Amino acid sequence: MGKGRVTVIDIAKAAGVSKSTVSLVLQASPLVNESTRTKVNAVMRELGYVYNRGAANLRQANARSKIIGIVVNDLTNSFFAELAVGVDTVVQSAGFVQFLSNTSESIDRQREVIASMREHGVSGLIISPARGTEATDLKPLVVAGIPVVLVVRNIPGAKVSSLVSDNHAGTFAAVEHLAALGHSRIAFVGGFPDTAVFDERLSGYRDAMSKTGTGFQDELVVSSAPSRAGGVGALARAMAMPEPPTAAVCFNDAVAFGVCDGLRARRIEPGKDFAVVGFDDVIEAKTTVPALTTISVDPQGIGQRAAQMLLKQINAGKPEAESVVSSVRLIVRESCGAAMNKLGRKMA
Amino acid sequence: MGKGRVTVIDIAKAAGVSKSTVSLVLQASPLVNESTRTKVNAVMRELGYVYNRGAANLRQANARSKIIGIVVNDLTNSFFAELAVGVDTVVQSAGFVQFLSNTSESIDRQREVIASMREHGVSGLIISPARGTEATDLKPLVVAGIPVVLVVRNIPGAKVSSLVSDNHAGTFAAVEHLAALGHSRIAFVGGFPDTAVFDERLSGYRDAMSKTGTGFQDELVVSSAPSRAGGVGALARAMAMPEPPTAAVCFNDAVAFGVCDGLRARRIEPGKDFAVVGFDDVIEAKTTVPALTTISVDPQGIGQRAAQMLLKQINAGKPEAESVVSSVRLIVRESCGAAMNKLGRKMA
DNA sequence: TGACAAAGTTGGAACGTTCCAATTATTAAC
DNA sequence: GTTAATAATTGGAACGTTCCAACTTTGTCA
Repeated sequence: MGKGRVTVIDIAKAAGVSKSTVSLVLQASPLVNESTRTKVNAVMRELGYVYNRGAANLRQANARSKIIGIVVNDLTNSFFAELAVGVDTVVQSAGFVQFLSNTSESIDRQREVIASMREHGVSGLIISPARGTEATDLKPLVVAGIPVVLVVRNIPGAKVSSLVSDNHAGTFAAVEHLAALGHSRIAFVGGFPDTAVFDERLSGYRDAMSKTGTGFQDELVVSSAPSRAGGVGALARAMAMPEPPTAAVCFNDAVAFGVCDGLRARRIEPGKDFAVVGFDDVIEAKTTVPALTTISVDPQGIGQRAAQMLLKQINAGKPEAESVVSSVRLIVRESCGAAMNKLGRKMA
Repeated sequence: MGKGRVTVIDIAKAAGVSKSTVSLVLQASPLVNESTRTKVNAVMRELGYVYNRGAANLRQANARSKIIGIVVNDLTNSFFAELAVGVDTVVQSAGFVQFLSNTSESIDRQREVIASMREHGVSGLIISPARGTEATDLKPLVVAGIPVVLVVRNIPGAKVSSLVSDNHAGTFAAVEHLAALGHSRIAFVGGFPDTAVFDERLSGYRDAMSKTGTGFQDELVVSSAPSRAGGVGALARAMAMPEPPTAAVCFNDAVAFGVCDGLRARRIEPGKDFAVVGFDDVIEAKTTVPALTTISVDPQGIGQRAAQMLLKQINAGKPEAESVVSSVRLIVRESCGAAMNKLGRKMA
């Protein structure tokens, strides 16, 4: 047994029909007689047949394989893991299989990964681009007519669909909320300054600071790596200021957790002596102590919507690029001190 | 332009050579003249040629595609995300590309995903099986001669390689450490009772409890979902006992974080009034406050070793199954109170 | 009975690549 | 100047599938 692989012809011989008929069975064609179908299926099970999608794809030059590629820039960030899960759910139920790769923010790695995916004939790509990705990097994909949906980070000039969250509105709402609670020295903490997401979130912060009358001050923005460790470091610099802030709007939840860690290490209780607001609403945000006030972007939901956008393009044939910004909302929990205020204890 | 895709024949025509020569160039064969090679390469770039691996695979019946599949049971758990990153690093540098899918603990989904991967001709599979996976589920893979490495959870009777961490030794060490710090009411918290991993960790706990003379008591093991939320719930039940524990060995870090959350919600300070030990050593463990004492299993390292085992099998041709249990070590940080003890403050 | 349609089935060509054996061009050796 | 060896190139067959047009069988209707 098992010298070469079992092919459609082996099945045909064993079932006493032609390979064409077997092929029709594989495609669940209504043309084939019910009794033939069951017999062929039985033989396939018996011989342990595995469909060779490569060969099939070769023949149907038009229809691409049933693979959706998803490329993320940092899988260890649970935001992306959840996004991937969201994509997976809709993609699987549409009969596709997901092909996830991680670039770790490396442009070279990203190029390799995308090339590999093209070689394997992906039907479409969902990409959260690595830092520094440019429109020209995506050019080959659009000329090849491969549908692409960018998520999280948009790339100006790339003629592909994108789905980003409303970063400006998010930080704007965060600042407004903190100002309403009585804070005026509100820092913007964390994130790498050379990314579009950073710019958008910072501008929301800046606009709100100006509007609420407290004014925007450059020294109150302290950047760092967008990670927990980065948050710890950034907080240290913020607290070293002559007049330290009493509240922080953080680049993302990871940074916010780091800020809380740093505060506690200084015997300052987040949510009581200092207000912290995150961005993303990862799962841990609601179970941690104190529960994190944050901007909800629903990573799974984003993944699902991105997948839907992509499938729509794939089915439409002609990839019509659309840009959607997904709205966002402030989830008030404990880390901003709002709960305390209700009890009459004024903070800051 | 660009009706059909660019093939090796188009390149051959444009470069004035035969398709065979182009094929040799693609495989970097030393047979082809240097000047021919550069010319062909130039034409390929110019026409935007993409290699069709499907077609290639079809011809080389022996050599499988350069895909490694990785199947995890819960991508939202950062342990698995990190494991995947570890696999990715070694797999990519060997010229393979990774194909990750998430089963969300569903056996059906797992079957679909594995079938899809076979259809796409994966060279090998790294699987962290869903709960309830049986040896027969893996049977088709081994008869087809596809190398498989099981990680995290082993499956008795499956004739495939496995790489699991030394769960028994881990919890044993944790209990010994806590006993040395003076604890005697030590609970085992979290995890689903019907998994092999749970049994192993529990038996390490049980053996150590017996050995240290405090004895094993059934009521001190309180199970739950292996998540942060599960930890919160389990702690609540533990503290409701007539004689509540003073320390907890947790099923994994996620549960341990939940336990810390629950303690703080009760105004009990983890690492001071109550000792907590986790299992896994995820990245957050060292930056959180208090830093988590835990059993280090180095998820990225496991991923890398698993990938190496798999590549070895793929290159060897004949898949020789090997079982390795990866050793594990106790990382003492703050949440167990050991640091406090050094300062003379006795806990519990 | 013959004509026609409907339901099933079928062989061969095609997809884009690699492998093989065969061919041609070039160089080396006598 | 012929032969042998080497270097470089080549056409055709094969991989496992799907599509197409053609075919057979069975049933229906005038």
